[in-house]
Amino acid sequence: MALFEVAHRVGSARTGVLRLAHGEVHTPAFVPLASNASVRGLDAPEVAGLGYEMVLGNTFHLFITPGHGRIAALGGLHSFMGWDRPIITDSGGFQVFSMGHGSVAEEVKRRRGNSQSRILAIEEEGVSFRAYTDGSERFMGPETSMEVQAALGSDIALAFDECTPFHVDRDYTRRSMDRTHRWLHRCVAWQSEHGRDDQVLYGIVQGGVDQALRAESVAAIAGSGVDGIAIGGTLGENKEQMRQVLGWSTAGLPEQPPRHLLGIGDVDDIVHAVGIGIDTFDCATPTRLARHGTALVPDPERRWRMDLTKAEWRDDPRPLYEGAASAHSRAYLHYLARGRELTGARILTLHNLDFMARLMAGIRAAIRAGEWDAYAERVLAGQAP
RNA sequence: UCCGGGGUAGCUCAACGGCAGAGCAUUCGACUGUUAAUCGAAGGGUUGUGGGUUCGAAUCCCACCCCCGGAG
Repeated sequence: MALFEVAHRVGSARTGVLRLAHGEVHTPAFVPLASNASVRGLDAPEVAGLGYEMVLGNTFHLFITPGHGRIAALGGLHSFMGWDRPIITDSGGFQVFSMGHGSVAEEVKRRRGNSQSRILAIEEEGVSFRAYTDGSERFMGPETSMEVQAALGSDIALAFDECTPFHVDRDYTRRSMDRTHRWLHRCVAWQSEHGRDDQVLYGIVQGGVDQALRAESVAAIAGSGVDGIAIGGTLGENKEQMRQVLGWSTAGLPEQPPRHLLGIGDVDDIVHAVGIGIDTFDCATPTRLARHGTALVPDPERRWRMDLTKAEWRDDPRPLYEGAASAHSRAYLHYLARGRELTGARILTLHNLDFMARLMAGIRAAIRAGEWDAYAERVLAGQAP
């Protein structure tokens, strides 16, 4: 049976199903982050209860602690975290980037120098770095990443890549991309020699913000024999550039391999990306913003965000918005957020993930019904989900 | 009433003769393949009151007012 089946399409937007070892994932889908084998604040049954069919674990974090050997001995990542649905594991490539540059926003805005970099060396063989837990020197290369992901037993493994920074020249971007492609071939080779039958492999498109390099990377990934295609790298310094880069990164892609967009999660960005044929997304913001006191709301004027720590909500008895799953008042959520109550973080995490789940369900239904364009318009106008 | 300790930012406290600070709180900003229940910035002061010594006082001296503890 095919890994991915497109059921309906409207223009480039498509809805379908991914068939993985631990079950189906209906697309387009949002994939909550469970980097450290937990969706922060929730347990697996709660995440499943929100309707999610897949979560994203992180090779790098689980390699550092508690160690893939321990997880394997305990029956694998699914068993370890009590999640019996599909899991995609990120390869650790992005952590190399963030250890050197901080977050994507910090690097693009040059907010943080890399003077505190924990990267020791990025070489052909792989990356040497210091573990954040104990400062010990560690190494990860394509084979290490694949070994760890095989031990974890995720349904989808991602090839080890370098997330090319924004502030580098074209020459570095090319060398970085070429190295990522060589690493991909090593991942594919490892997979065919040692890989498990119940795990598929996605390659990651790089190429920075350069049209020719992106096109070259797309061709290299698509021609490598991987099961799916992920789009990575920093995508530019604003949404306009991100859309341009995304266009270059999807142009000429064959329909069949499923496409994952790494790290993108703003509502308008997801709507745009679905429109050009992306199938799955992962992003830290729904859960992170929740822990920082921000709720996702259908309000384009506020970038779909309501920062409940703001004084303006202190005495507001209204719910987050008409039709929100949670009936708690803004005043209560403000109070919880200001007090940094665990309860507040949990309520908002549940809310934000519910919001994203509804958005994706709405998107799937709209494409199925042939009403994608109208639905996209309604979402962008703040009338849905 | 006496003895001792103390009154400095909204709160808890530093500074003990030389530019009055911190933490928390407050307000604002940030967060897009999570080292993040995080990070950043700003506002906020007649140092209890009055006098004195000194080039210079939150700091030393005197008086008074409040608070805490002990004794009676």
